[in-house]
Amino acid sequence: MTQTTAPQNNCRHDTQTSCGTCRLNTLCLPLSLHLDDVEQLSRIVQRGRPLQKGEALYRAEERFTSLFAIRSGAVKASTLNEQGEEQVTGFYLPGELVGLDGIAGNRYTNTVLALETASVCEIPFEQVEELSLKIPSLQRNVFQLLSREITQDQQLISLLSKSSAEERVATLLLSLSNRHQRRQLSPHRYNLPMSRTDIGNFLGLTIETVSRVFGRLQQQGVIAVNRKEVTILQLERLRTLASQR
Amino acid sequence: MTQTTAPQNNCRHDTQTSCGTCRLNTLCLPLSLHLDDVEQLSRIVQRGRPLQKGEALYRAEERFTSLFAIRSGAVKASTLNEQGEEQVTGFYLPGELVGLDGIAGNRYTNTVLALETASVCEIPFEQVEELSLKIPSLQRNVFQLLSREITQDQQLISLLSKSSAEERVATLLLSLSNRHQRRQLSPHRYNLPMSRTDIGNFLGLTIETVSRVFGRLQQQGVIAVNRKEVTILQLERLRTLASQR
DNA sequence: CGTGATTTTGAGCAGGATCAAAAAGTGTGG
DNA sequence: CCACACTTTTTGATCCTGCTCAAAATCACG
Repeated sequence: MTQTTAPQNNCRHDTQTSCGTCRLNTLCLPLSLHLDDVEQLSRIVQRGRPLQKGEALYRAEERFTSLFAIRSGAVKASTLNEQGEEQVTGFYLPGELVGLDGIAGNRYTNTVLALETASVCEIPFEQVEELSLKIPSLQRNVFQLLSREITQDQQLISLLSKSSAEERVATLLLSLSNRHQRRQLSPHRYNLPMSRTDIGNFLGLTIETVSRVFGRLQQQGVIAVNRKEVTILQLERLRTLASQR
Repeated sequence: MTQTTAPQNNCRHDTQTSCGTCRLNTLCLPLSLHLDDVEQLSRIVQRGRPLQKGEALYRAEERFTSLFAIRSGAVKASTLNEQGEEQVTGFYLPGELVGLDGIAGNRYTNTVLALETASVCEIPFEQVEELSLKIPSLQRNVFQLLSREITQDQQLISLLSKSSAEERVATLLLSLSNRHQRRQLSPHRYNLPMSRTDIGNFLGLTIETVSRVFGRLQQQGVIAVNRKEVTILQLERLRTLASQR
């Protein structure tokens, strides 16, 4: 892993030296770019030292400079509302991008914290803009990435607006499962990188309710939760629970 | 108004003939472009016949082709969740853009319906992309527009996740007030273009609750509601209610 | 007017919040 | 390695906001 080797360029895994050889490149910003375009993109991507658990990648109100691609580990993004309460707006796993919220006002509106040791690729946005003028498919990628964030946020809006505690938890568990599968990992068994508090905050529930729902799902044999480790025993059943009044 | 005159080019008001002279151009896509760039943008913008109340601008699943700027009237955007329930994701007023959700998957995810007679400017996205390659500040505008939609959705997420019925309603009333003010209209008195059902759906409340909150706010002398007409009597008080646990 | 849609009002209920405390896990220093 | 302090999670009891169901009132419009 680059994070364990010397300070080097980013978007690398093990002996990989560029986005071109990063095994996340089919999920990440380079998605569907031509080889030589990936090469150009790769040149502007910067390495960052790995973040320790609890460390901030950036904080709300800081000047916006870069997008960040998660390469390993996991982070959470959250905003502060007027009353100073935290609202978790998302969890981000390897291959996913954070920082898009900063483009609008040239300042980040979210704070992004590492939920566990995490390594990221920093992508200075000014250079993305410049490069996007020259590489139409990169411009399109950025447009699409932004748009996808919008549709995802709108799905969350619907979840918060319409669903019961059970549906919310089931939906989150499924989302994590799907995102693991995309990375060729088991969709049946994974670790929750976030605390119950974070889950509750994200889903608009108290931690007590989250805990009780986990208990109920376990009792019904749908999942097995042991501390942070989740095993999905009845995936189909969970799907039903997730999309059900 | 153009909508009452003959079929003509769009982004016009009365005798105006282009984005360059549209009085919404400081709110809309042309925002902060140079004059000649606005001229170029103006050339790709298309007129559409006005929509009648209830008519669709586009529907979910349709192929994505264009963004639309609201020029007059009001529209609502909504998605359908797995259970086929509607989730209103936003209300859009003159100077605001819809269609951004379609970029990600080349299909719209929302359906946009006119809440009252509305005229819109159609902006074919492929041409926006082409033009954005030539006009860096246009590219930036589009990036920022998309990002702003993200931060707005995230504010709604926080509202739905943390706030009481009263705060939600107060926040919506304030948001509408602010958006009227941006257009040099009175922030103290305006018409609600949407039904109580739409408000409830948007805010994650039942119509009964919306009605009761309106009643309470009126009783407290904060607002006066008469049918669709809202008068804000104590703006400061409403602000307090909106950002309060 | 009269019919159907929308909004308001009322009564009762319930899902999830709150408050409180126990249990389990985590980390630190001796 | 264990004792102790602290944090996180679980469990229990009670409460309350907003939902549900039902009906009345008001509005829109032919």
